[in-house]
Amino acid sequence: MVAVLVIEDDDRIRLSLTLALEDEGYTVHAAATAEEGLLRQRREPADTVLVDLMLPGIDGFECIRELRRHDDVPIVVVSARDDTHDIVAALEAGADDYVVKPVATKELTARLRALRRRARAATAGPRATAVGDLEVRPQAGEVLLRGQPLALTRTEFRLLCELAEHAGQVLSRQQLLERVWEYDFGDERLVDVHIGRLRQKVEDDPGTPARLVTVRGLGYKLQR
Amino acid sequence: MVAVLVIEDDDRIRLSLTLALEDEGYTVHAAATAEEGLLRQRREPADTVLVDLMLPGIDGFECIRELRRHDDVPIVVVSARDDTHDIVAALEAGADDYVVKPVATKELTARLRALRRRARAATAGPRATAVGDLEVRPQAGEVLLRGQPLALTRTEFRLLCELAEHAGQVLSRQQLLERVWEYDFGDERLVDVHIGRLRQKVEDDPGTPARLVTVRGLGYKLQR
DNA sequence: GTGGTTCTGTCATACAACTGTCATGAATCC
DNA sequence: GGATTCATGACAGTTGTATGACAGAACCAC
Repeated sequence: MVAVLVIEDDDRIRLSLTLALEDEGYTVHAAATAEEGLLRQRREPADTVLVDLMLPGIDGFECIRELRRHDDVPIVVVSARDDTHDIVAALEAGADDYVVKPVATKELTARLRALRRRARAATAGPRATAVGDLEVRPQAGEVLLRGQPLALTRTEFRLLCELAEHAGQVLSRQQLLERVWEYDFGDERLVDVHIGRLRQKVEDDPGTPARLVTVRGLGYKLQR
Repeated sequence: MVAVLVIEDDDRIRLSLTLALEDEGYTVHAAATAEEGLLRQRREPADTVLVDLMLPGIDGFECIRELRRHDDVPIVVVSARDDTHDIVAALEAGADDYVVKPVATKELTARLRALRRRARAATAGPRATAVGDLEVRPQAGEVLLRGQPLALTRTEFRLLCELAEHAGQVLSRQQLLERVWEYDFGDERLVDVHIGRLRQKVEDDPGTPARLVTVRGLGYKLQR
């Protein structure tokens, strides 16, 4: 089920967009203001956002920037203004597409599909990942090994989440430093140490790692 | 350096697009027909493709489908026709965006940037290549031979990735030195040595190489 | 606050693996 | 047959990784 958040202050347009999208099989979250939309998106994230530019209070541009601070969700601007300046500004703010009202429902949904097709590979959100008998649940803040919860420290947990999110892919020490520690620089040995500690808890035989494997010269990966 | 392939049969429009994009710092590959564009893209892939719909011979829709058979490159349709039916058909065929001529250069480049921003997150690096029963997975940092992982050193791995990325093409020792070692000069024999080591691991009979073949006087290639 | 506990980052060390150079011999070309 | 071009084994220096110890920081309960 695909959910779309529609942020549009004009009641009639919001309703007609909602009906049209529901007709096409989408679940629609509707919001009349940016504030409402942002709140809604935080509580119950939709897969795509449609946003008008002229909104009371926080305007569309600001709304897009605010969404983009934490969210990589596809954003389509639906605006009455057909002006290069607005289009460029909206795209620069972080929108993915810009269509001019009135827009044919068929075109809109085709654009949504194209965008989702492109975005899908990237939407590696913090979902639960299971790798063998190791289960990582980022939202729950817990890791289960053969169903038993593991006592991990915060750093170990974040490190494991990062590796789990990209299970099967090598992550360099540099990438891990940036994503887990938010260091732009720093001693890469630090990563080794924490991997070592993680192995003590995660591996059956920490001496010969089977899950948290080293790829010499490249980094570490969580074996699928 | 970002390269854009422009496929457009109208000389004037093609020229003006080319100039406008070059002004913005893009490298432009221009083609007047779909056939020419497809060939060009296969030989020298651009990062984004702009394509017209009405082309002599293979039309734009078919061109998009053909591109999509092997390539995940972002595609933007630039067409004179502002018709829902065409827009939907082009997006369904695999295009990522559709703009109507005449389009402001600023808008076009803003759309290109937005699309590349989105596409980059997804591709995040080179894709896996399979050549016969040898599978090279750059992101996983691993190489499988008949499904079994091979223990390669970093240099061997990078060398094989480079050869796999251009499977079937001869790469000179000089090219390999530049791309794998990032040397501008250096002893070309070094490449020989590492090819030799790689053969020990990759070839069934290292004495008579079947995959990593020498092209005397030119270099090496990975046999398709 | 205080005292105890846990966590974090730095360092030193030991070990294993990799790299580049060279010398030698084989294959190929003309 | 002589000259290139390539293959391969050995070797020493370099680099990459694992790990234990330790001191300061953060956290907790009281």
